Amino acid sequence: MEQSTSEKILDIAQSRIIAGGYNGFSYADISDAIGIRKASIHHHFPTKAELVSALVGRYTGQVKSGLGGVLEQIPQPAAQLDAYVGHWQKCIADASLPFCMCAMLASEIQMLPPDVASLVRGHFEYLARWLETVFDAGARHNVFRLNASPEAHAQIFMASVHGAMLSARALDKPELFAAVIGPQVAALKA
Amino acid sequence: MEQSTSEKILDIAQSRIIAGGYNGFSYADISDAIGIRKASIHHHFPTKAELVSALVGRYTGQVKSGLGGVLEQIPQPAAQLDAYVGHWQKCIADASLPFCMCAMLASEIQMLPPDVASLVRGHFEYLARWLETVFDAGARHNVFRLNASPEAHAQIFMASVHGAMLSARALDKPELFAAVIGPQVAALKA
DNA sequence: TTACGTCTACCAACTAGTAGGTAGTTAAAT
DNA sequence: ATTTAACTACCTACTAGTTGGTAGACGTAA
Repeated sequence: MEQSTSEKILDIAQSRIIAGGYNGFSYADISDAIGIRKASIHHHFPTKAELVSALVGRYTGQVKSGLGGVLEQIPQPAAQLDAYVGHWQKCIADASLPFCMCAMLASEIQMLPPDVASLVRGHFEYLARWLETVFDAGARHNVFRLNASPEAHAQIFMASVHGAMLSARALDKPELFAAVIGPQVAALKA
Repeated sequence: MEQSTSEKILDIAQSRIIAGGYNGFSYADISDAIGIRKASIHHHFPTKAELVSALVGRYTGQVKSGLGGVLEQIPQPAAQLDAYVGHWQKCIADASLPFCMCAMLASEIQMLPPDVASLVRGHFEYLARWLETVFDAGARHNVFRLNASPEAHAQIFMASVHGAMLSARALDKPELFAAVIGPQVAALKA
């Protein structure tokens, strides 16, 4: 349960970035939220760019171990995809993580510090490759019927997921995520 | 060619918002860009919230007349959809409007001034309804094969479009938009 | 005259970031 | 065993620059 100060800083920063993007939070916000002085945050993360780089690094690390674990622990491609979709469905439904932090940052990628931008780009590349391997395996085992390459399906699916998150947020209807992604998954399993 | 100062202000604000969102621009930015003092911008738009409200109002007005015109001038639902998709494909390819401003703002909707937030929400609702009418007409004329309700397809398609924009931006590959949306359109026309 | 658009000059609040100090911990050297 | 040194985490106090926003003057065109 014991959480280090720098972890707390990253947690707050993450929730603020998910709500308002890179320019949507300040050192003062974090300071207020965890009851520490602004200067102390600079002790842990000298600059804002370094703070967000560390945060995106932590995030992508969690994603990689999470999705890597799915591949290891779940043999069936269809169930792997369900695990991925189910994770987001749960996060959005209970509002614990109502938006992908990297998707948020990607929308402002043009004005992000270069280090952050390339980490965000890396996340998109990793996720696309992960989906590609799942679709490829599924097609080979005849559990997915693809009408295009696994790579193309991966890009299409990733876009649907991010778009569904956005619609759910814009229209303030969390259930819209499942309504959009469900049919998408069903069509693949045909 | 003569453009009013307030139109110039809105133009600059729009390009800045598309790049970095609501917090991604300031009165000083606009001031520098069009060679006018900050205080003069406040004369046209007293507060930032009013400026962005006016901007989103202008944007949604353009969208409504544009999409309304498509329905009037193009009888075939398939061609109507092509017109919509083609518009974005061109905007993204030539980088003239590489992202939907309302999609950008929707991602930060939680921290937007309430007036702006509801205008953004309205845009999502309008676009979903427009797509729904196109899909409904297409299904009735047997040019679209839908495996769910027109409303569901509208939400799915809208999400794909926004997600495709995001992927194209994140991976810095404008051609990804067409690569994601093309198959989506093709599948409908089956 | 009146109204408009623009200006200079200002404001308080906030931004990221720095300088320098204090207290407590750890690890070696005496 | 005790002193020394380095390190960590935090603090107060500050800086220079930016933020959105205001007050009031100026010239110009109707």
